[in-house]
Parts: sequence; structure tokens; C-alpha cells
Amino acid sequence: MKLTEAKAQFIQTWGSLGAQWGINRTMAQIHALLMIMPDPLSAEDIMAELNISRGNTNMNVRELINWGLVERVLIPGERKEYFSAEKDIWKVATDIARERKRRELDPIIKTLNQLQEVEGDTKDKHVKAFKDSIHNINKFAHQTDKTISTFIKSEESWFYSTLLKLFK
Amino acid sequence: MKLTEAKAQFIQTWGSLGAQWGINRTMAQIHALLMIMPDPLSAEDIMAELNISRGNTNMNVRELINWGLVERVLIPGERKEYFSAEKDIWKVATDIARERKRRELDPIIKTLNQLQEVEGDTKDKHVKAFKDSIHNINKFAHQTDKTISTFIKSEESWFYSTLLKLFK
DNA sequence: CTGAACTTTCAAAAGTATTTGAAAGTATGC
DNA sequence: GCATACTTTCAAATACTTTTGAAAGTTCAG
Repeated sequence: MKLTEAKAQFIQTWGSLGAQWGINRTMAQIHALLMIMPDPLSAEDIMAELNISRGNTNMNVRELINWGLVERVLIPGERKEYFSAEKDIWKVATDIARERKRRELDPIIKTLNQLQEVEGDTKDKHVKAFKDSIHNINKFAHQTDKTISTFIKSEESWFYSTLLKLFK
Repeated sequence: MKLTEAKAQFIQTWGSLGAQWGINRTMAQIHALLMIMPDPLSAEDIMAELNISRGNTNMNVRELINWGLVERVLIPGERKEYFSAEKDIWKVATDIARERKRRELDPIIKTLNQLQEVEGDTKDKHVKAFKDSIHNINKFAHQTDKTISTFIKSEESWFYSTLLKLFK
């Protein structure tokens, strides 16, 4: 397989994976492209490689920066902005985990806590079934929250210990 | 908070959670509804509770059954079919993990394995960057695959040990 | 075999999300 | 200050997904 072909296939695979995960396809494709490129790319480069418009590029690059997956790189002597993606996939994973936890898990835990306070006679089987369900889901959510936090921290400590070694 | 209100809020929260996860909103809502109901519901019941059409109900219930999250229940003497959801959230989680692994992770691992065989001189930095990326992502994917398999198995063994206890 | 009770299908309609590109905005060097 | 190079915005257009409901299909008791 030729590099060009392989690149295209990787970008498209990563793109549909993103789509299934509720991440917009273009955003995932830009991320894929930046991950496999040795040097940072400009907005123009991205537009050309993926055949997308300026606005679309701008919007999705900004969102990737929000997620902490891409950063702006300034090349000395150049007016243009360049972008490059985190290439350590483990770090990518923990960044995504952190962001999804914040956006999705944290709000649902808040809601579940509220829902536990439903009034009503526990002898009513509808009330009982509801309370039981919420209770279990809540327990599960807290458990998941802890697991994800541990995962996120594992990355942080890896990061600091690597950093430490560099300066030792 | 009243039960009716709490129910509505739970269904709507679970629904938008599903939407963020690439699962269609109605499917997640039906699942939420069935989880908190003490008894199985008929298609008509679901239509009435969620204000959705017959076709929509049918399609999404079928999909939930595909995922193994809902089952058909026949009530003796009744012509209608009833549906009930798995209420053990831990089992729900492993079912979802199994299904997503099959649908998403397995195909991407297959693709990654192919992409590693890209031709080209490793001295070309584009080729090198590509190979390195794919290699790392592949390693990560295999690691993730193992972790998920362990998680899925944890449920199975929990299931069998519970079953065993029942018959001891 | 027939008709009632129920389930499934599917094409059209409604609803959402994404993309475009031209126009407005901003920073930079002269 | 002003022209240039670049970035950002946003309303309209397009593409994609979901929902509807009437019609077709199935099942089963009598």
C-alpha cells in the first residue's frame, strides 16, 4: 500500500469512528491528519488536504484546541498560524476522557443525585422501582467517575514523572 | 419532586445522554422508560408514554433487542407482546461494551493492522511519522481491546457465580 | 378459511447537524 | 495610517438522521 492511499484510509477511518462517538466527522479527520503529519500544518494546508472550506476548518480546529488535542504553533518569521496535534495516543485518550467526563458524566451525576429525592410511598411499586433504578444507576455512575478519575490521574503522573526525568 | 416529574426528567436526561453517545434519542428514552417501570410495557404503552409513533417504537425496540438490552416478554393469555429492560446497570454496561467493541473497536483494529504495511523508505519523514503514529495507535487499540474484554468477562463470571449460588 | 388483533415496513416529511463562502474583523509591517 | 495577510463569523444551503402513519404483512382463534 502506498503512503497516500494509507493516509487517506486512516483519515477516513478515524473520521467515521469519531462520528460514531458523537464527535463531528471533520473534527476527527483534522485530528487524524495532524496526528500523522511530521510537521505542523496551516489552515490552508488542512483545507487543501481534506477539501473543506475555510470556515469549517477554522471552527473545527478551534474545537480541537478547546479539547486540548491540538495546539497553535507559531513558526518564527511566518505570519500564518500552524497547528499540530498531540501524537502520544495515551495522552490523547486521557484528554478525551477528561473532556467527556466533564461534559457528560458530571452533569448526569448531578441529575441523578436530585432524582433520588423523589417523594412517595415506597410501598407503591412504581415509586419503589424508580427509586431502586436511580439508586443503582447512581452507584454505578459514581464508580465510573472514580475509575475515570484514576485513569486521568495516571496520565498526569506519567507526565510529571517524565518531566522530572528530563530535568534530573 | 413528584414521581411523574422525576420519571420525565430521567427519561429526557438518559435520552440526551444517548444522543451524545451516537445512540438515537428515542432508543435511549425507550430504554430509560423500561428500566424504571416495574412491569413490562406493550408497544402501545411506550407510544403513549413517550408520544411517539408506532413505526418509531417498533424500530427502536427492535434495535434495543439487537443490543441485548431489552427482551420480549409474553404474558400468558395475552396476544400482545410486552417488553422489559435489563435492570442491572452493571449488566447493561457490559452489554453495551460488548456491542460497541464488536461494532467499533474490532473493525478499527483490523484496519490498523493493514495500515502498518505501508510501503516506503523510513528515512522519508512522512513515511516515518505515519508508521510511528499507526504503530502507537495500534498498540493502544490492542491494550484497550484487552481491557474491554476483561471488563466484559468480569460480568460473565459475576453472572455465573451468582447463578451458581442460586443452585448451591 | 376468515377476520380481528397485532406487528412490521417504507416512502415522504420534519427535524438536526454540518458546511460553505463571502463579508467583517484583526494584526502586522512599512 | 493604510495596505496586506491572515483569521473569524454567520446566514443560507446542503446533507444527514429521525419520525410519521398509512398500508402491507403476520398470526391465530374460531
